[in-house]
Amino acid sequence: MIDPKILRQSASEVARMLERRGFEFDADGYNKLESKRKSLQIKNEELKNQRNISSKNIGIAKSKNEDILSLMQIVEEVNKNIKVNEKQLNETLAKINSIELDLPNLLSEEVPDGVDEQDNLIVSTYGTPKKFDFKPLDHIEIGNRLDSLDFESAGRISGSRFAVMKGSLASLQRALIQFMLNTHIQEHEYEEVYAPLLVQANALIGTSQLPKFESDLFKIEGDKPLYLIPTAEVPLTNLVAGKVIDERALPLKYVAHTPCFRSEAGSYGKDTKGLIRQHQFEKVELVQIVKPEESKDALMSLTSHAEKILRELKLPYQVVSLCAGDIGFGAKITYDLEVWLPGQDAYREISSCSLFGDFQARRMQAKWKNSKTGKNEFLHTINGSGLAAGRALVAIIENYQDESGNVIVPDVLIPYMNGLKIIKSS
RNA sequence: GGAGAGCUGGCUGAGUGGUCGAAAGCGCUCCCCUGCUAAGGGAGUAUGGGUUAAUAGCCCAUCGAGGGUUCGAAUCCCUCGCUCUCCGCCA
Repeated sequence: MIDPKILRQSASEVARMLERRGFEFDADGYNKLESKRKSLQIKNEELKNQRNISSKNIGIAKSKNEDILSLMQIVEEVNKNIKVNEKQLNETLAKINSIELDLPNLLSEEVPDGVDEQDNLIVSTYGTPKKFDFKPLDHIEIGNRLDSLDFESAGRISGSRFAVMKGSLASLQRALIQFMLNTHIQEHEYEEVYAPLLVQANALIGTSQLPKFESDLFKIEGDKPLYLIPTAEVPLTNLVAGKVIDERALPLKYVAHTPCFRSEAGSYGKDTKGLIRQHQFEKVELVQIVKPEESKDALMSLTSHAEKILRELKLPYQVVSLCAGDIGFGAKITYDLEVWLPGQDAYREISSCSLFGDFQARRMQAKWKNSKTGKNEFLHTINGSGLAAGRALVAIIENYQDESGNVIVPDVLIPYMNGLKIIKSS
């Protein structure tokens, strides 16, 4: 959520800044609602003040055995007015709140202009795509030859966009996850977290998947509906929801491996084949909760932690700064890591690292006590994949394939594969 | 799933309809006193919102959450959540 104070003071300026995203914000409409809110609220508080005074006087009069009838009549009248006024106030507040919840975050200045992924800015590249002296296969074909990737069974069991992995590829994914977790825990000092995969709407409002993007989520119906998490960002970030964190405990750094569930309703026709876009996938997620002045550095360090995994795996990648039109709803700035996939002859997103400023913290009411000001202030949140395991598996299969359709196990994963160095096709 | 107890400020804990945002203690901050890291004295010490130049006043709201009764609710009623104890069931 954007700071309501900023919205009140300069709605049209906010509208101009959101235009960069291609988002249209009706500043005039907002201002009208806002001035309505103001007058209603002032009136409401005046009326309540009257009632409080009169009620107090009734108590005093009663204790002195004085007549209270006339006072009672006054209050009765005031109460009628409160009822009418409060209804209007609440309606206005609800409208304002729903507008504010649907407003995307303000962008950092360094976010490049642009309307879609075409305009994203390549910040840096690491490694160079390997030249194969044979035509590299895509992971679907290799998986098929290894008899380890089975989309057909998954289709029969669950429908499209699900996968069954067997044998060595299933192990390889598990090895990847273990390797990533250990690296982040031991080298990057994140705390490992095991968290719920089913969450309430409130948590999703906190991290800003709701109310706007409900169609991307899988919902479990019930008297209290639950949602399958689309990313561990949701439970990890919500760890601080409603809390005031002691300054000395900051920064908080959490890592978790979870399955992620996305209905991806809006992306029919995109990546319909293979492991790239699934309803269910494994991901290792990094979250940092920090003081505002440290948040930019935290984004850089978190991004470097995700990069470390790609480097250790010796996978070529590029770092991309998402342009204004492509950046996510709640993010101020986002760096995507795109890994080279020989099977697609293209770089594809494998991690997305974002700084949210106080956007999520404000929704979650997550604060810290600033010892300098003595005030409780909103935290800043950062998250990123470190990495998406399913896509990392694809990258390894495709980058580490040999002419015979075998997959070489990257050095750093061999210990996690019980010493296995090569996954051989039969 | 069943039965019972509870949920008050940073903490402990009082408060069962009226000037209670809330006693007292602890902790913390500042000041005074004291020649020695002790003891004592005083003042202050929740959060959000509105108004405002103001982190000055004033006002509104908040005693797990949400409703209700009442002129008036921390106190009474209802619903929900959570914690603890006992029983059942279960990985």
